[in-house]
Amino acid sequence: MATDPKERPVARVPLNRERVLQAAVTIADRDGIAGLSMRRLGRELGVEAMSLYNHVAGKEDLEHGIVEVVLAEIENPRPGKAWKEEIRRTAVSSHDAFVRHRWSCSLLTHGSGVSRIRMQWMEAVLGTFREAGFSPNLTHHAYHAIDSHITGFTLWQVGMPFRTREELVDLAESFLGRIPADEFPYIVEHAEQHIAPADPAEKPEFEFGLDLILDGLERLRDAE
Amino acid sequence: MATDPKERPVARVPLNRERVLQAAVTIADRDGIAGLSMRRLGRELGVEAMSLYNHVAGKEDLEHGIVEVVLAEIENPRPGKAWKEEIRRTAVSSHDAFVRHRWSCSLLTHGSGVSRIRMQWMEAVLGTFREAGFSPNLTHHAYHAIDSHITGFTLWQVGMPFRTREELVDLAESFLGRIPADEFPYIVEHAEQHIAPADPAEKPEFEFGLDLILDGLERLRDAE
DNA sequence: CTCCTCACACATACGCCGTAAGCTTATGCC
DNA sequence: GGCATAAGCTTACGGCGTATGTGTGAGGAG
Repeated sequence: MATDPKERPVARVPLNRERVLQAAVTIADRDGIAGLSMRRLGRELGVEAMSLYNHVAGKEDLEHGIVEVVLAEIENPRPGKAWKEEIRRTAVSSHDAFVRHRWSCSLLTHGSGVSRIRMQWMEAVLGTFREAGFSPNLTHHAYHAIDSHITGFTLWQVGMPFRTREELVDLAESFLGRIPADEFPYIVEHAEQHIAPADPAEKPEFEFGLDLILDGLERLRDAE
Repeated sequence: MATDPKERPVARVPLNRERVLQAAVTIADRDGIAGLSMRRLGRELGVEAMSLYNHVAGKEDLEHGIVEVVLAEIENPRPGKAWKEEIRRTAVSSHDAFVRHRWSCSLLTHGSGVSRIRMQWMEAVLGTFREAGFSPNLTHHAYHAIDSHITGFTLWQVGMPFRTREELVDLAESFLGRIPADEFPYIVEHAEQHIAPADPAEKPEFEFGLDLILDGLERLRDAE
C-alpha cells in the first residue's frame, strides 16, 4: 500500500503562477474564453481545481493575469523616434496581439483596474504625443481616439465567425445568397467589398482607419 | 383544498416575449449583465425559470433579444439630408443608447449573427455615404471607421467604474494620490485632463474622435 | 539520521447556473 | 360539457466558482 515508485513517474514539477497563466492562455486560445474554467485548467495541469488557488487569487485574478500575458507581447512606442510611425507601430502590434489571442481584447475592456504593464503602455503612448509637440489637451483626445480604434476594430474583427480569408469568402457568399438584395443593396455591396480579392497595394482594413486618425491628429497639431 | 379565489388575486396576465425582454433589460440595467440569469428573470416575473422557455429559445436568444431592444432606441440617419450631420447624429445616438444600457455594447460585439434591425442600421449608414458621393471602397472603410469608434469609445467609457462626473473626480484624485508621479508623469497629466472642469465650449470626448474621423472622410471623398 | 514545520495538493460540499424531460392546469373552441 | 392545446410547474443533471478542512512530502534544525 506504500506508494509504488511507478505512481510517481518523475519528481513532481511544482506549479507556479507562470505555468498556471500559460496553461490558461493555451486553453483560451484553443477553446475560447468560455472554455476556460478552474476545473478544466486544473485538469490540463494534472491537478485539482482548488490547487490553483495557491497561485492565483481566483478566477478574476486569473483573467487579469492572462490579459497581462498578452499585453506583454505588445511593442511600445520608442522614445525619440518619429511619432506617427511609433504610434502606428504600437497600434498595429496591439491589434496583432489581440487577434492572436481573440479573447483578450474583450477581457481587457471588461476587467476593472489598470495593470502596471498597461500603464507603461499608456505612459509611452502619451509621452510620444507630448514629445512630438501635442498639447496636453490634444494628447488626451489623441490617446482616446487611437485606443478606441484599436479596441473597436479588433473587437469587430474577432467577433466575426471566420479566421482565414477562405472562410470569410465562403461565409460572405452564403450570406449574399440569403439576404434580400432589393431591400439591402448597400449591404450587398459592402459584403462584395469584403469578398473582393485584396489588392496587395492596399493596406489592411485596420490600418485604413488608423491612418485616417493619425493624419487628422497631425493636422490638428499643426493647427495648434 | 379547491383553489381559493384569493390565491388567484386577478386574472393571470400571460407572459409574452416582449414582457420577458423588458424585464431582462430592467434587471441588466439595474444589476449588470452578470446579474441576469434565467432564474432571477423568472423570479422578477413571478414565474419559474423554465416557463421562460415558452417565450425565448434560451439564454442566447434572450441576449439577442435585449440587444435588439437597445438597437431599437437608436436613431438611423435619414436619407436626403447632409451626410455628415446624419452620420454624426446616428453615432451620438448609438453611443447614448449603449451608455444608457451599459451591458449592451459588449453583448453586441460578442453575439454572433446580425439581426434584422442591425442590418437596417447598416444599410442606412452605408446608403448615407454612397449617396453623398463616396465610392464603394471608401464607403466600406468609412463604415468600419465609424463603427469602430462607436464601439471602442463606448466600451472604454462603460468599463470605467464611475457614472457621474463627481465619481470620476473622486476616483481620479484617489488614483493620482496612489501612482508614482515620477514614473508616470504623462498619465498624471492625462488624469488631470479628465478632472479638469469641462469647458462648456468643448464638445464631449466621444465627439472629438468622431469629428476627427468625419473630417478625414470628407477630405478623402473630396480627393477621390 | 530523526523530527518538525509548513507550503501546497487533495477531497468534500454549497449554492449558483442553463436547460432537458415530463407533468399539470387553465383557456378557448366545438 | 368535453377536449385540445398553450403555457405554466417540478424534478433532475452536469458544470461552475470557491469556502473549508485534511493529508503529505520536502527541507531545515537538532
